[in-house]
Amino acid sequence: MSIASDIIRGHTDTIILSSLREKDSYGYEINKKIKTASGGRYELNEATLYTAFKRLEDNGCITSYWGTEQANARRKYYHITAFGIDTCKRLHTEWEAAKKIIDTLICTEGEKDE
Amino acid sequence: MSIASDIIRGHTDTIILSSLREKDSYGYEINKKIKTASGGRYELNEATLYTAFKRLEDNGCITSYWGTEQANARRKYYHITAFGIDTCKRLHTEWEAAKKIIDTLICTEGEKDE
DNA sequence: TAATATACCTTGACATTTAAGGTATGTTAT
DNA sequence: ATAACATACCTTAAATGTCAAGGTATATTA
Repeated sequence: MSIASDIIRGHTDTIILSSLREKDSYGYEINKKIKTASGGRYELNEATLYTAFKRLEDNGCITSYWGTEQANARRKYYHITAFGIDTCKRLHTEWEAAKKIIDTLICTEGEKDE
Repeated sequence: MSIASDIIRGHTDTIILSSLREKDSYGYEINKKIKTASGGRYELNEATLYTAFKRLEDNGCITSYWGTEQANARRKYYHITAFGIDTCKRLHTEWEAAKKIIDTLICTEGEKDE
């Protein structure tokens, strides 16, 4: 993984919720999607992924149900709740604000002598 | 603090190093600067700040020396090393990359029904 | 002399991530 | 047949970083 995970840390929930806003999905698929969307530069550690699902289900952001496909192993699907959508919107707003602050704090004049 | 600290988490070192690229400084001053630069929306917890100084000194990014001022309490100044500057540049590059990835992953079409 | 600002530091609890391991099914190549 | 691989889920112990809460000390101001 080429991106420092500490930078992505704190966005795990937002990334998962954003993905689920498009459609119901399951862990393996979401992680593949993240890998593809990031051009192969990032994917969630499985333990991180399943920990996040548990956290999000516990706090009411998502619900889950078992898929009925015959293909491959069984899939556990996740569905975003109304509360989850609100949470996702809030996290997105916070991200936009944080982005500005971080840019202000780390884009210094010192960067010029590069 | 109005910004979720989990979002800023992972940028503590970059923020401190960026500040030190401008000039040698000390904990209290750096934190005030962060607060001002962020429009009062963010400041580091003191424990986080001093933990970061220790971490950065341990891994060779900064060095420290005691100030000789008479005013107020004694100050411990930090100076960024050549390795620290390289690290800062690398972290900055990683931030730019991570920003794009996160924007890709959380700016979905689902956002439109807001 | 009390309050406030400056300035440093430590400790224990907490949340999240991770490496490493496990289970099971279906497909493909040998 | 069977080995290898992709799909798909899950758990545990350890590591890391942050935070609330506590502490010490100096200089200024009310």
